[in-house]
Amino acid sequence: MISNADIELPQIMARGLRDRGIVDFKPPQLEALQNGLLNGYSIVVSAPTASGKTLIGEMALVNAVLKGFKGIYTSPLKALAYEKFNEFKSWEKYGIRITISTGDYEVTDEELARLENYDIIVSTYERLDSIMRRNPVWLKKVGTLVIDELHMIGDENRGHIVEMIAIRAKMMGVQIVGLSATIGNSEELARWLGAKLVRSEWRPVKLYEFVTYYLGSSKGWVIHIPSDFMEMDIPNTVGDITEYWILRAAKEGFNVLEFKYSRKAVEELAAKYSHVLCENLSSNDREQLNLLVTKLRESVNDFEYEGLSSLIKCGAAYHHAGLTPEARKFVEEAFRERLIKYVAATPTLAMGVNLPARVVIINTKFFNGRTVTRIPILEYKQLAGRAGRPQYDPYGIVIVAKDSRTQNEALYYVKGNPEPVHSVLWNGEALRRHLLAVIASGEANTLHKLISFFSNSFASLKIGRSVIESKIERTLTLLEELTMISSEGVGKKLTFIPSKLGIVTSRLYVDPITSYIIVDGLTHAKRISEIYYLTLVGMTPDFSEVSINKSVYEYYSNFIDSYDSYEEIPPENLEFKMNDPKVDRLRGFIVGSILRDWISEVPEREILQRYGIEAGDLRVVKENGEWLTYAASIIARTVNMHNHSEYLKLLNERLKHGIREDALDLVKLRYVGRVRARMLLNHGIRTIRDIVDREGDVIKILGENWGKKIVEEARSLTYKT
DNA sequence: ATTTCACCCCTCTAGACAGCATGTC
DNA sequence: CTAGAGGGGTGAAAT
Repeated sequence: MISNADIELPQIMARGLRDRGIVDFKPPQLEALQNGLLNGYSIVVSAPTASGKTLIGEMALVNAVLKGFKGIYTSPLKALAYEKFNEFKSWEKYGIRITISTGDYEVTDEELARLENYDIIVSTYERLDSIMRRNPVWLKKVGTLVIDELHMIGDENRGHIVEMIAIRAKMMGVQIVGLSATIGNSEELARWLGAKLVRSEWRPVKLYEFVTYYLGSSKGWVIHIPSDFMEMDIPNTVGDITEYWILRAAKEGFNVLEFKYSRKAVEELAAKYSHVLCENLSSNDREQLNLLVTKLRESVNDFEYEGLSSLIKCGAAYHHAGLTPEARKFVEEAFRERLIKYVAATPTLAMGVNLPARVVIINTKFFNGRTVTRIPILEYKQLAGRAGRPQYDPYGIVIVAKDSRTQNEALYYVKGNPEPVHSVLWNGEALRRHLLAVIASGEANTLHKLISFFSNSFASLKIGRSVIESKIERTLTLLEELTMISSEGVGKKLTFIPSKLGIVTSRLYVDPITSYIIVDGLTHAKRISEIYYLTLVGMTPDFSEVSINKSVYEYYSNFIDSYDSYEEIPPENLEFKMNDPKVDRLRGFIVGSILRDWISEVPEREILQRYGIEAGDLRVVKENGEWLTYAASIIARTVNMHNHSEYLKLLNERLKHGIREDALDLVKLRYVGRVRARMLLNHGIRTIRDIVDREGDVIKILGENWGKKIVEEARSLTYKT
């Protein structure tokens, strides 16, 4: 039995918790239970990182299952979803069936049917939104929805997805368990959801916030040591605050995490302090790190190895989204094992997996496109929450605002309250996507019903009804112009009917304007080519921004005007402009060029150099290209442009592997990607059949090791067919 | 004659989710 | 209002 629980737990749950070694509940967990978590009451928990929020959600889910319902857990990141999925698996031995659904798996009818067989479904926000739009029958069986990182509802880019999920859950009348960071208006959020609020400041490890500020290169940093901090040997001023903690970390065997909002800066920090570390490593550390570097060689590509190996050899590393997921994982893993003592990171690290360190140093200033701003308190708290590893560290230390110049600048984060979060459903582009989704799914089809649907939104607590009505009406007009919907009847009987294109658009999960741009671009094309298609998908609002440095940008901006004379590219979209139509087109042309290089088998290193991007960025461009060429192919088919559709499908296949058309057959084999496929093709081996027939040649070309493996693969594949 | 150095000006700046089937009278 | 580091160029001083 859980020692401090004054609430009776279902037997299976009690057993499961005990098996996991949970002997007592943490304060927020207890409070959630006391507020009726197991009686189906909706609850919003507002508490710091690592205060045991996940378990609250987990108990609610298991409880729902034990009562015969389904439970859904949803999170902002795939990585987080996988992490929770693996954690929740411990309930499988009690007969609870757990599964995961993210963009890595299809939302086919079969997938939807498959999900029916599970009790707990783990998903990302977008995937859950996508599923809810399809309204599978089993949705009625859902009793509990856990929304992790509920404060994301205020996120400019993705908050509207969270809001839509919550609106639907509210309308379904299910128990909602919202797990949120500490925010300024948690009462408001809870009230909106009809939930009880559990607010807690409790942390598993004591946190000491060191107010620190910089007085310039000659005077260094001033440190205000919290009065209740027990160690007396910390100086009041220090020449380099990061260096100070790194030296202690190397000696005492803990680790240090520094956050800064710039990739370049983060790389520079890692380089700078790797030298400091290198001179202070124990021989044991040195040995282990050398071993680690040989492992690095096998885990990441050449250019990332070049960037990281000299740092890791000294026990330092950087971490940002320019790294491939493999490299990021490697750094995280080594840091967790405390082989790497110091990591300088952009906020990726704080958003994603749980990776605490005893000392967290926070830089708070960043450039927002116009001026220098400071991160919100909410974000500071998220970063600070990473200080202190439960079990390993006696306490956590946060160096508050290393880059502040005065005490007050730093104090702002210690004394201030986290900002409130606001709905983003009504600003900008979100509404048109969701309005279409609601109409396409049949959730509502008259003006009256639509207004009543969206009056459940978080925003409607603040926005007047007339504003909502007029926004909805304006957006409906836009959707009609985009031919996503049509209307019938007048006045009260005015009904909206989704077009075929509208239904497909909603299901593909793209912006209606993306869909429109694709149809428009394909309709008006004269001489169509690879670059035309790729630029077209690159121009759509769904293709995420890529940061391109100025010189590359200028080069292409000069190039684009002369380009049309030998290969046509899509014109600027003037009707439904997103930002600046010229800029959209140029951006499309640049990502289109990147994608074309990729499927022309230009070596990866050369692509990165040519466009001044990093391996992780190329990955993102590639993924966007894959998703949107697929979407475009389906869109083309629904408007009966079958030739375009076929060609886009082909491009989609080529993008997956980064190959020319002639390699499509070969890359079906495991262990064969763009490079080996080309090596084989250069020797006239064109098909899987050829590989089987010319085993000797294959081994000569690829070497004994890989050659044999690949011939084996080819054999097993030809036998099957 | 060559190297060094102080100084100015310019440039640059976080992240990551989504699809996957099929057209008939 | 609110940054800070690095790179490159320039011109003058130092060697």
